[in-house]
Amino acid sequence: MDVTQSLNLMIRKLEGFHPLSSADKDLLQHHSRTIREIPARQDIASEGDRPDFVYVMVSGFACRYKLLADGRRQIMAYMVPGDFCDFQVFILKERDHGIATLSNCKVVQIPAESVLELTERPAIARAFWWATLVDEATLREWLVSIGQREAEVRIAHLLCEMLMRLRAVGLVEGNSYSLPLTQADLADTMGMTVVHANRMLMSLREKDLIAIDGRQVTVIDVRRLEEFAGFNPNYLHLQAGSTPKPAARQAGDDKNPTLQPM
Amino acid sequence: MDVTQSLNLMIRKLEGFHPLSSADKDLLQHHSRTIREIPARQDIASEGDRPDFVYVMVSGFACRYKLLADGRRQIMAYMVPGDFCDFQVFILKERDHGIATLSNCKVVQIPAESVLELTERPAIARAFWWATLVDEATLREWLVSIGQREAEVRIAHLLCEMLMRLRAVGLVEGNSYSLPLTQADLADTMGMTVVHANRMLMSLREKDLIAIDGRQVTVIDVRRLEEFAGFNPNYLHLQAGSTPKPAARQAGDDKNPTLQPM
DNA sequence: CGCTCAATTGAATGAGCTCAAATCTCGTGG
DNA sequence: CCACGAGATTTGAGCTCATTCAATTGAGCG
Repeated sequence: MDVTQSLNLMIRKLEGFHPLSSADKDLLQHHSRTIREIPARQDIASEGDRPDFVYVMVSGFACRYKLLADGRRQIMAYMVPGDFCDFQVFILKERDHGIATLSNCKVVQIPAESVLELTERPAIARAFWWATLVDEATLREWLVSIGQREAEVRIAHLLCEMLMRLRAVGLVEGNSYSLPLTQADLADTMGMTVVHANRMLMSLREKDLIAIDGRQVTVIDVRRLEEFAGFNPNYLHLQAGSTPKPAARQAGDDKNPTLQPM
Repeated sequence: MDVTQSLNLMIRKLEGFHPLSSADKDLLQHHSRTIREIPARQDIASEGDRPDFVYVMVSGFACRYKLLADGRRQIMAYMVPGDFCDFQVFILKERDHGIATLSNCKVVQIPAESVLELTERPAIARAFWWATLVDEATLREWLVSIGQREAEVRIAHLLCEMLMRLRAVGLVEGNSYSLPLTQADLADTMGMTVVHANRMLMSLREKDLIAIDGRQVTVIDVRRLEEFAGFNPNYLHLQAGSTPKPAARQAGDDKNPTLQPM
């Protein structure tokens, strides 16, 4: 995985909203030198940590999550290549949630001070802010899903979302993408039991809406799946018609041999 | 309701994060001249609108919501005095959700261009960004609630949250506050049926955790309610010890005679 | 004083949960 | 190369929380 290329992914994403000058872009590149590799199923940042860094995904899948006292877990977001992990840095003495890898990941690590310096530039500040707003819009749609949609539809909706998001970063080939989640992860995302998640997934397969082979998800009929899910991609705020040239590789970039996927 | 005072509420909130110069504050005041009064149960901004304005709550309660094709509604946030309604302005050609009043409201209306101008100043831009992040943190906690907590606990948690948020803007007296919601609103917020919301509310009353008189909620034993709800206020990012002097009036500021409350 | 909308209550149904066990996959050690 | 073990998926059965449908009560307005 080429780091420069992945950074371009992030910058391209930001530029989708607001044009950046070469100086701005150079500054972003300059502050993005530190790369970290993190194995699957490990915290990038834990609840309770002092948030000293912002992370940008280069490869792999990560998630934002909270644990309750009784051990239940809610996953609140997935982060895929090109995504910022979080900007909590600016408000918290202590993180109110954890960020963990789902597959092996590479991330760019940017110190808090660098982010502060970057936000001195209005164009960059606005681009960051925009990225935050898109995250929030996605979060809202998840709330709608969990609050109102029934279990099977909810999963279908998520699979539609991931199709669009991964396509936007060149990680979809022929309506097929790598989704390195266990069914337990999926269940904790959707606010349901593993058992129920499994049955709903089964049902979607029986309906011939999707196929699953290992960690690879194939959407058999995009239109029908979107119809079934009541999916409207407006909340993702992807630029219309910005189908990027094939970039990078699959999301589950690195080998991840001990994890048995869906 | 004194407009200047309410603006101070907003500015005080922003300053809680990041100090603002007098020039910054003057600029904020300058762009906040237009006040709108909106009756209860009416859209401030509708899904599909072009987002030309940002609104700041002066008095009353409003909510952010989405409607599904089958008519179901999910309320995704409550906005109380001092809160921004949204910054969608910067990413959307078209709003992806509606904002509606729950009680009669007064709001400051700020044109998009003004917000752009304001964000030229790094301190203001960061303060706005911070406000966005706090909204997002609250949204995350709601997702956790709907995804993981059982119905009764979920409602208790919300009542704890409103107690803290309203206390922060001086709208709580003796653990009692005005919550101008119908049980149907509450149900659509919590992702449950009106019938079930009613029964859970009943159960909380039978447990002597809360009392409800009209639209007035009284928390009988804060510690016990928080314990029951598993409430941890960290996600609200309120400044420790910033108990403001009694400001403004009750949230349901204006008379709202046609609405029968909980 | 009747109308409308909100709150409350009852009864039957159902989506999703719990508990439990079987099967499958894949990496590891012998 | 094969057997084993850990973790993931799949399946079954019974139960419960929450829903649906329906009706009643209550409050405030015209």
